Amino acid sequence: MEQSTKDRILDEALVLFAEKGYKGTNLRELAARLSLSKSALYKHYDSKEAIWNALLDKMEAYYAARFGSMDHLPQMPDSTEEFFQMALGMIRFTAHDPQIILTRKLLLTEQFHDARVCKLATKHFLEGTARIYTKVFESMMEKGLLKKEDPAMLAISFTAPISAFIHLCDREPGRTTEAFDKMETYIRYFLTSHAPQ
Amino acid sequence: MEQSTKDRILDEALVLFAEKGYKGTNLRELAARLSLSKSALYKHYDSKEAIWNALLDKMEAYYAARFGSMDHLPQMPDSTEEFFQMALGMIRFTAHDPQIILTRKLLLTEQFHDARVCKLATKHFLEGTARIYTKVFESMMEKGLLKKEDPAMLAISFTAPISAFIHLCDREPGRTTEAFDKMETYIRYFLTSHAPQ
DNA sequence: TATTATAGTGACCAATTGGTCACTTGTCAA
DNA sequence: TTGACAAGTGACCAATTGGTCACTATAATA
Repeated sequence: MEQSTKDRILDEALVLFAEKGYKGTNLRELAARLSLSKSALYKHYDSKEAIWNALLDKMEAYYAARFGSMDHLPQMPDSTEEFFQMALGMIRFTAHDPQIILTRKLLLTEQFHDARVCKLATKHFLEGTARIYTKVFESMMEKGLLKKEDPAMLAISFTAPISAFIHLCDREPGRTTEAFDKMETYIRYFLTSHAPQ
Repeated sequence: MEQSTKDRILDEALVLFAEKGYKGTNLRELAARLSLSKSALYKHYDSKEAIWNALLDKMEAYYAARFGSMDHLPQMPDSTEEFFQMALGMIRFTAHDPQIILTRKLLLTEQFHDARVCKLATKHFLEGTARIYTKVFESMMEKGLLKKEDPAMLAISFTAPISAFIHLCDREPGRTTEAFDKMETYIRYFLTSHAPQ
């Protein structure tokens, strides 16, 4: 089915807001990219700020769906190798998906200028992924794949370095393969380092 | 001695650029904060961009001095407790110093809009601190305070979570004590988790 | 067919903003 | 004393930008 103009505006707004920031985005360019006149935008949204807010609504809905329930947990791995593949797969997706890349950029660059972005940033960068991996590690400890420790602590200590390398990919795409090399060795290191005994 | 107007401009520019971004900063407000007329700014810098570039020059010089040589290494700790105190002290300073807070904000929010900021961000958030802790952990391994592992890997795995919590302090200052609680328990966890045998 | 709502256009407006310029002031040296 | 230079001022300019408005076109409906 066709995508409504209202949705197309939001999609293109994400691109511009992420690349140029809220202040740096101007409605003439947004309209031009959609082959619309600027005044047409106002048929769908009342103001620049209204577009911004609608975009944040959409993002909040996304995170509520993704982190709000326990439905989106990955399959619990039965071996360290399975964990390795699963984690790497999730990382690859998150690091390469254009929409998610833009979302990260927007959250990073606007986190100090907007209270809602601030909240979303904490959810995305700190609490969201950590919660998922807490569950995964709990399960792996029960299965004897990991030494028994505080799973939440372990999740942060796994998640944060990965996150730092993904930020590197966002910032300097030319260093993506280097970053992935390091992430792979990091995951291997992590698994042996926290292996039982 | 008195601070020159040229330097005062740069100091206040850091505040505005960090809080409002490059695009969001206007020269009238910058001038007003310095009790100057806008045209007076042009007696010291040729343009808004020139102020921006001078600020980046200063920051680059700072990082070159701080991370370029091995002079600024902390004292190598002789016990895990000493490490704990040293690390916590460095973190406290870095998390509370107003200038450094502003610098972090500027690096985060402008990293995708300026190539020089991009390079500085990688240096600040990834390579700089990791290099310092690599040296520290090397020394601690030799002294038998830590299990022998790849010190660079260990540095990233120590540094990244701390960094994530400092970002939380920047973003939501109201959660600073909560963040420090978590950092303290994280450092303790880290030390026991990587203790020899 | 006439009507009405929706989507879209282009001209226009007012505020903001980076930048320029002629002019003043104060200090220091010849 | 005077001339020169650095520092500062306020008025002004032009470009950008968010927003409005009268108008058109099209499609569905009463």
